[in-house]
Amino acid sequence: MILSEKQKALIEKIGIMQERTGMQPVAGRIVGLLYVADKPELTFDEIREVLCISKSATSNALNMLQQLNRLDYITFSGDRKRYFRLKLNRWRELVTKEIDSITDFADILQEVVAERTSKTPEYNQNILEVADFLKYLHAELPKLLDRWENTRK
Amino acid sequence: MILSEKQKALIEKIGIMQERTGMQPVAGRIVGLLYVADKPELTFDEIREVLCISKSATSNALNMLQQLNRLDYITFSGDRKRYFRLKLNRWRELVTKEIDSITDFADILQEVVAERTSKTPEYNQNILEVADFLKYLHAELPKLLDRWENTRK
DNA sequence: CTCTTAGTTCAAAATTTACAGAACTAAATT
DNA sequence: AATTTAGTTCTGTAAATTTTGAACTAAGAG
Repeated sequence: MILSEKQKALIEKIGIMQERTGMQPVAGRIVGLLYVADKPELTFDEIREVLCISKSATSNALNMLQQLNRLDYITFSGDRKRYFRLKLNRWRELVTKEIDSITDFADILQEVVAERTSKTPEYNQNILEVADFLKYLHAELPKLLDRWENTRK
Repeated sequence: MILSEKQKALIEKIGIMQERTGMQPVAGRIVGLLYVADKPELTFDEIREVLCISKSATSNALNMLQQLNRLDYITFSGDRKRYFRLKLNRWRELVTKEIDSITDFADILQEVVAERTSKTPEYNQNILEVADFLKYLHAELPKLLDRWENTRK
């Protein structure tokens, strides 16, 4: 597999965006590669070769991305290779998971206010305001996703 | 200043959440401390002492947090100390900035599809779908913020 | 004018993380 | 049975990040 300069540039760009979500550079580039490659499914060795990375880095990153539900692979009988692909059709589940994690911070903020001195009512109120908005987001975002689905029909 | 065990635990919890957004441990703990401390404003040295960190780490983290618009400080005449505090009342601006950055990824995805082979229409369509949802989010989230503001009146 | 205070800057140490390389496993092929 | 293939796991190391400590600045106090 040979990549154009433009493809290489996009892989790096996507890679850096993914890094910002907390994944390591190699994993980010793998995601980028799967976005831009002409084939939607790539083998372990294709990935390893075009990205010039070691087998261990490839293996670790692929497994981690599967843990995160970003990837899976398909197989073909009579062929031992795995064909890795982005789980693009399942991105709604990732969105839902992100939405759910919003409550984590809201909960901590409420815990904070419960623990705080009552001598700073304005400050406490500010914190509760943030928590309230987060809860609102958590409740409303699924509806927003639904509404978007409806605009597509 | 003396902190309860509960407060210490909350600082670490908040710290770790902040780390996930890409800040260093010390900066995360400072944010946590300002959330839980009995006084909403703390001096450089109060922060340094309760968190047991060096002056340089304190200085760097405080300046970085100000860059990120998470903190500012107030002063009092006849007192050279700075009293650092969370910019809690300005969190809407941070939210707005986050919303704006959503388009970055949407734009890259459109660039990706423009560059992709046309031989994988279904795959390309999936990518465009994600991009479309991101654009939708970008357009709708400010309205959601407005609606939330209205529920508070 | 010297000393203290509040904070900054810079170099070096410590820690963490990412990655490569080699040895390994398990299945398939010869 | 030996070899090849596809991928994993483990250990060491290079690189990046975070933090410290010490020297420094600038302003106010004595």
